[in-house]
Amino acid sequence: MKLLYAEDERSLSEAVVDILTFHKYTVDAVFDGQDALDYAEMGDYDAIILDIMMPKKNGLEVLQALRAKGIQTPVLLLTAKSEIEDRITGLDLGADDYLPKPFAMGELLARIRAMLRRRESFTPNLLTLGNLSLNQQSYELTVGGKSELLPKLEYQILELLLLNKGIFLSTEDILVKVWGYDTDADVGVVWVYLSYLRKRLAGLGADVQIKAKRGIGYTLEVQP
Amino acid sequence: MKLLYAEDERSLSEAVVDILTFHKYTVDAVFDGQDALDYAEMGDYDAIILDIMMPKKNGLEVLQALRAKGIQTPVLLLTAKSEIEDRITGLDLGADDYLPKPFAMGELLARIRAMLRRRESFTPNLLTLGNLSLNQQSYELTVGGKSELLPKLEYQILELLLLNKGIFLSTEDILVKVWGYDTDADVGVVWVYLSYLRKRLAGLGADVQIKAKRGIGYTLEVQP
DNA sequence: TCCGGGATTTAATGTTATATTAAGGTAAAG
DNA sequence: CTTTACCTTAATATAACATTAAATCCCGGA
Repeated sequence: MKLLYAEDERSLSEAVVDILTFHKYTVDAVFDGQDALDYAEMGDYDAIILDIMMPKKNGLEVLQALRAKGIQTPVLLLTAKSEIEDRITGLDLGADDYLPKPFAMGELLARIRAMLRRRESFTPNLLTLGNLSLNQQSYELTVGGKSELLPKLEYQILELLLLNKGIFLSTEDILVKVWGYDTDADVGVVWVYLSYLRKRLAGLGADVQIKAKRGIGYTLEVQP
Repeated sequence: MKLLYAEDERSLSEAVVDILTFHKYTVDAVFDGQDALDYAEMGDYDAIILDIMMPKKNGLEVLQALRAKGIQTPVLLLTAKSEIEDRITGLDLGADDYLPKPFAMGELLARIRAMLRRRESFTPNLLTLGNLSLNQQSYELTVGGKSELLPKLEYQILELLLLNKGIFLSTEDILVKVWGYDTDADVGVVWVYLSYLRKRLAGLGADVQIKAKRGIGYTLEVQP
């Protein structure tokens, strides 16, 4: 577990880092708000601990900037001022928890654990082959950095092919699985969608192709 | 974290226990109200999940008996009946939360976490994404400094979307979760409320949008 | 009890992504 | 060389979605 800890008071920082390290966390320590922001954007941390009072940018500003950039890493705010105002503001800005100073190390550890636990539940369901991956929850097809949200039928066909790697599926197979057993659609429509998919894969620069075998069917093939 | 789970439908129980176990909870499963009560009195659980419809004693009776004995363990009620009556009764009897069946595992996990968190600290129960936060206790939606108290249906839809970040929910999903599986309302009403929510989010200057994908559903998306 | 106003639903109308159709091409098998 | 399975594109149709306004419900106060 990798944490970012932003705290300008050196002696406190040192002590906390020691203890966190002892508890098997990997910790990066920074000492002002600007560094905190830069580090947070770069490294992928499992959680971020932000002091509110810091030079250059305060913790709330850092938090706001992070959320504005869509970075959803859990954040625990620390502050010496136990005033309710900060607390409200922090939580409104998207902090996950809040701990007033001075705090006991046990309490800090408990909050970090709680925060990490809370986030663990997202497990995207990905189908991958070659350099492409298909998210079964978001319907997103990703190749390299680029993503596209697939229309339903394209998604269903691609999913079907990915679930049957190495197996040839006939147009009838695809028609039945995607359009349903009792459809009256023509096989031509399958060809149309395979064509769309091929164009899309090429456009994204995928190293995966839809390979056809006359009279047998289709399968995905990774390019060398 | 140790949970007690009372549910008479074996296949559901088994599945839920598996997932909870996977998420590091220790789970005791019982299959009727009497057992639920006996176990709850003995073991010290961090939370109890009670189905309402159960043999011997129903969930509401178990809850009432527990509170009568001064046992304050947090209780989450489950029920197939989407009727408001049960909800009121349950909350009056001292339930901490309520989840109508059928539910997504993500929702159940979120509610359990919320319940546990509520006990361990007085952190308000906030769902956040981008620059918005939704208070699950007060129904307040906050963006920047501004807050608005949401009408019930708008609140429920937004909560549902926030509990299912990254997942597309179809209009039918939303209809079933919010209006109940036995509603005779038309999907049009979902569109209307999504429209209201969009207008409200825009009015508050949220950087979160409700994104629609034809034939698939809706999800929240943070603007860059 | 009736009334007023917010909450919810219905209805009517507009918009557009995407599913389907149609038609004209290519190339593999025999 | 012919057949036919396969491929692609473009035009069209359709149902899903979006918005607004008007109608109805429902609840608390007078």
